[in-house]
Amino acid sequence: MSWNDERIEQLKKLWADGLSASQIAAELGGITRNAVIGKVHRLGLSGRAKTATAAAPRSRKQRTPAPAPRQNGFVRGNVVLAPRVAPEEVPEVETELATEPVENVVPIGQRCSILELNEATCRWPIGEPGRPDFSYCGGRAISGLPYCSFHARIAYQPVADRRRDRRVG
DNA sequence: CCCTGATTCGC
DNA sequence: GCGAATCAGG
Repeated sequence: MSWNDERIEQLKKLWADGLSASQIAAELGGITRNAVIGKVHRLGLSGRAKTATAAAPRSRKQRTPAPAPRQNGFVRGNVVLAPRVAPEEVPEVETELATEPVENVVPIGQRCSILELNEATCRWPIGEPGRPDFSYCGGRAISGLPYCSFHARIAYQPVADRRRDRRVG
């Protein structure tokens, strides 16, 4: 391919229209974008004010929609990293306890700091992180769960209710 | 890594 | 004059 008058006119027009060198090369065919750029320079056309690509940005790739967040089996309120446990596996606790304000249930002497937590201690946070009196429950955790029976009950209560309601209705 | 234009330099 | 290779930048 060579630069005859017709192709040069096309080049001038397309360049003036703001097409990129590679786009023009594709339009004219049989030529590379380097050839286009070189010709543009030789013609003294370089230094466009604005490129069409700058004015009209190329289409973005469409994002694959994010998967909907899972809701079943996770925790309401204070959250620690906890396994999703079927509500049937959460042992029952006395209902009187569940009606009391959470903060009053855990004896002060039982509570512990983050450094004292281990597999066997309940990791339910009590209070406001950053406050000097912030602590964890420190009770005896159910095997395989990060909570004692009381806090496990609280943690998984919403799901248990939901499942139970569905069975009834 | 995709793209852009700019520059160089052997042909 | 031509354009591949390369550079610099978004």
